[in-house]
Amino acid sequence: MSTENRTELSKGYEHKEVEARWYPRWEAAGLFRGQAGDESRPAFSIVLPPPNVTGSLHLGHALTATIQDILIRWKRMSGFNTLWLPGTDHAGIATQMIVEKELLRTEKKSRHDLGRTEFLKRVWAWKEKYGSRIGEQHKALGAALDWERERFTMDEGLSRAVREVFVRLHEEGLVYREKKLINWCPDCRTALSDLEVEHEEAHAGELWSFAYPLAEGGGEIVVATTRPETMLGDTAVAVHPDDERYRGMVGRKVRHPILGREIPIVADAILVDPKFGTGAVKVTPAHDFNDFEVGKRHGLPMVTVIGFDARMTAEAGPLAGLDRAQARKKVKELIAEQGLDRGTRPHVLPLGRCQRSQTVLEPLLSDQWYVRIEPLARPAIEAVEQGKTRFLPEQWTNTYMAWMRNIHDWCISRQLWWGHQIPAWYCPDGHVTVARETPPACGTCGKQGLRQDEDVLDTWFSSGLWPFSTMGWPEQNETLRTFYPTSVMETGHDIIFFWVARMMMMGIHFMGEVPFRTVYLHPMVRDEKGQKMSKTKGNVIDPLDITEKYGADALRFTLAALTAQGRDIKLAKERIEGYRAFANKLWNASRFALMNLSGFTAGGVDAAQAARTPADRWILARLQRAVNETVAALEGFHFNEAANVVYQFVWGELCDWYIELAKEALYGDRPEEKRGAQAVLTHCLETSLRLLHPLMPYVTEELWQTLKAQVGLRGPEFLLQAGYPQPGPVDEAAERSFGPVIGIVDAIRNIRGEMGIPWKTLLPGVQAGALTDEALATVRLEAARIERLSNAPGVAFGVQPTAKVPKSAVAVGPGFEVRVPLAGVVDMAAETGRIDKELQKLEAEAASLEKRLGNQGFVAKAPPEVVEKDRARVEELSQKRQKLLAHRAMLAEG
RNA sequence: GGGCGGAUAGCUCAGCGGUAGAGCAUCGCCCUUACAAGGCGAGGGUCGCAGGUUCGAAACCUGCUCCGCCCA
Repeated sequence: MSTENRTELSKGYEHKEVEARWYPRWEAAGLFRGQAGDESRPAFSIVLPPPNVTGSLHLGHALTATIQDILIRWKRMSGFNTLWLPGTDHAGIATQMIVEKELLRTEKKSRHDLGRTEFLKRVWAWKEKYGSRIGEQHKALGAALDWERERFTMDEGLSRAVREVFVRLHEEGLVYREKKLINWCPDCRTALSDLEVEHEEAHAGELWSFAYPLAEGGGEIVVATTRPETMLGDTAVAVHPDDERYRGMVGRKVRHPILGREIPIVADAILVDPKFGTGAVKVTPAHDFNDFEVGKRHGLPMVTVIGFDARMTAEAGPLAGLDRAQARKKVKELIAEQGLDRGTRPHVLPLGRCQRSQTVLEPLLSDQWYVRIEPLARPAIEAVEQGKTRFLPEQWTNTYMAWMRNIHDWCISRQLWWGHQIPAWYCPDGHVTVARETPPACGTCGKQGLRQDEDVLDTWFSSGLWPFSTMGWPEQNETLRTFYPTSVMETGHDIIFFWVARMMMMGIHFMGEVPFRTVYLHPMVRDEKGQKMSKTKGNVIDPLDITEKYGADALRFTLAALTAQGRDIKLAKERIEGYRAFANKLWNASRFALMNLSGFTAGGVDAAQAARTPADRWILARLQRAVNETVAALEGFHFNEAANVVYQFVWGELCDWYIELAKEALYGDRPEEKRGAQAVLTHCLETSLRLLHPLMPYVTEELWQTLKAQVGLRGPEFLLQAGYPQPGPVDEAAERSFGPVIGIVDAIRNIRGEMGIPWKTLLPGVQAGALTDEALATVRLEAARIERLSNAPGVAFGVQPTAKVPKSAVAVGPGFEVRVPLAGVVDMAAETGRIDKELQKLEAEAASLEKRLGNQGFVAKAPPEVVEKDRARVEELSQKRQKLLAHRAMLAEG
């Protein structure tokens, strides 16, 4: 390649232009495709947690995508047959609500005005319009997803899986229909599962007391409630069987003051706490979960007084038609009129709200479909106990287990239109037929005129099948054989029950094998004040705003760097700015390299063999160490560590030291050394790009391609196809012997800094010594580089600088010593002051060490190497102290 | 009521038994021809509080105080 053809890199990294360029090329080259049936390589698969199809990505999604992409790219480069499968979720309630709201806004119509068929058409249209946004956002982040396998929970194939699962579970007796008390959201007009209830801990409400008059013989019994309107549905008053106060009352009746009916006084030891309130409790079986159980125990009638619309039913007598709040007021008025009000006091109570609409939920009696969950939970518990699936961070294992062991049947029917309609049909006689396809006649009596259940299934019912339904199940195929079980499930810990637990149960039950080997639960992303991001708070950050401003690589790297296990992430823009600077640093390091590689061809060159100087060998050793540490960090899911290691190596060692050191050879006229530096620099850079690629795919690809084109690197078409750097032994001798070189340069710079000697002022006549022969040899070989980095020409190297140079600053470090003549440069008093400060620090440290060594217990019980280390340090400090004292004395002599 | 996290430099966070770390911010000095999205140097912390274990505790144990989350 001729130098004339070289294209100069721009002065800074411009992410927009680079990012726009690569993704289409990667995708067109089919880089992200998983190879079903490929037995030649181990498989590594992840299914992307499907975001809501109508939503748009928030930072939590960006974190999900980042971590998964890091894993996928790393594994792909490490020789695995990777599959990362994307898709979206139909998100029943959320989506239906959005479209309903839009319908009301634009056409002033409800979904009922349109009818089910027409309404569903609108939802599909909405999905088509906005569904692709999620994909575009993932692409912008650089996510290496296999788009050819993109799935949607309402796709024909996935719907088939849903029906199959429902029917099979029904056949096995694990799906059943029953009239029970459920959590009803009057706003969403649907039943919810226990998980969709948000418990408000301490709602400031009030406790209202009123008296039930005894039906016969006078007297009354006072009860209290936080929900006065439910008294219309009271069918008993309960007291504790051992409560002396009410001993004679059990079995008698009270008269309902509004409805007139007589209701019994029952004794119930479970419900009633005799110490709370009056010790008597009103019982409303149709509107309270505890009371429902009491009702069952005592065979009480269940009177529904509040309807699905949260208005009072006909059973509420004179209050029929009022909504909950109005009824509450009215009940209190009516009771007060009868002189039965016994007062109100403030009371803190728990409250259940709808996760979606925040509406206060109403426990209501209704027919719903359930999954009998215990038989599914047991194997899911065992799988984790047996280590078939492991949780990271480990503490989530307990959370998972606790929930699984105390699991309740899962209410799966929802009174919505958007979702998988339940494959159950009712004949005119009320028989139920559950079938995979629309049955022609009733399975029980053979009658025609079947009507399908109008309800749909909980969205999580279909999401629970995601790891295998997306791969084509119930069909058995190559994709499933190659990629199921998936390798890693990576998601936020907020959906461990909703999703992870259910995938475990469904996967084991239908595939006979856990759906994933490792569950990595990442932290929640919060704003810089630590608050959860939410639309209502208005602190939601769109990841694309960040990628637009700072670049996808900067965002990804930031998220990775902040992802320490078991912590929330507080995202501050300063951090992102810092990592954008890092991308730029990498860019400029490459730019520097390319400007200095003219005539160099990298193809077939072995950097280790080309290396000529201690600096060359040092950076190669440091590179290997960085590779080892990065791979170890990735293996352990320590993404922050991986990010920090690479950052530190690239910026702190490659850029801050090696590039500066290499200038001597690159600008010099020794062909061997020059070629060595070129080879080592190219190798370090190229390896760093591969090492960094999973974290920062765009900038690394751009630089790698440029490097490849201009210096004839051998390699595949794309960086993702190049191998990931391999761990190996580190040349520790090369690392160690280089210490004095860095130490001497640091010492001289430090003296400059502290003495206020400008960089431009040359420091001639510096003496530097190294204590061991090996170190001295290294230091001598690096003489020119030391001089360049400290701007001190003509450094005299010797084992011990013995010549008397009184007017100088001195620095003593581990294995080396430096003297910088200061005559005519600065005031000697400044140096004396500097030495005194140094002595003070040193003496403090020595004192603490000596105190410890003076402790018999320490010497006797601590590991010998620790004691030895301390002794060596004391010796070192003592030598340093003597030298500094001697130096100080010389200064005093003048 | 039960459980889980967290409290470390001004800020955001690593460290989790052997003399306190990073990035950002701060303060000096530098536009040294890869990079001012930069370079060189410096300052800054009784590691929430109180006990205990240990030769040695930011780290392990106990209790407490705040903050956040989950479950009932």
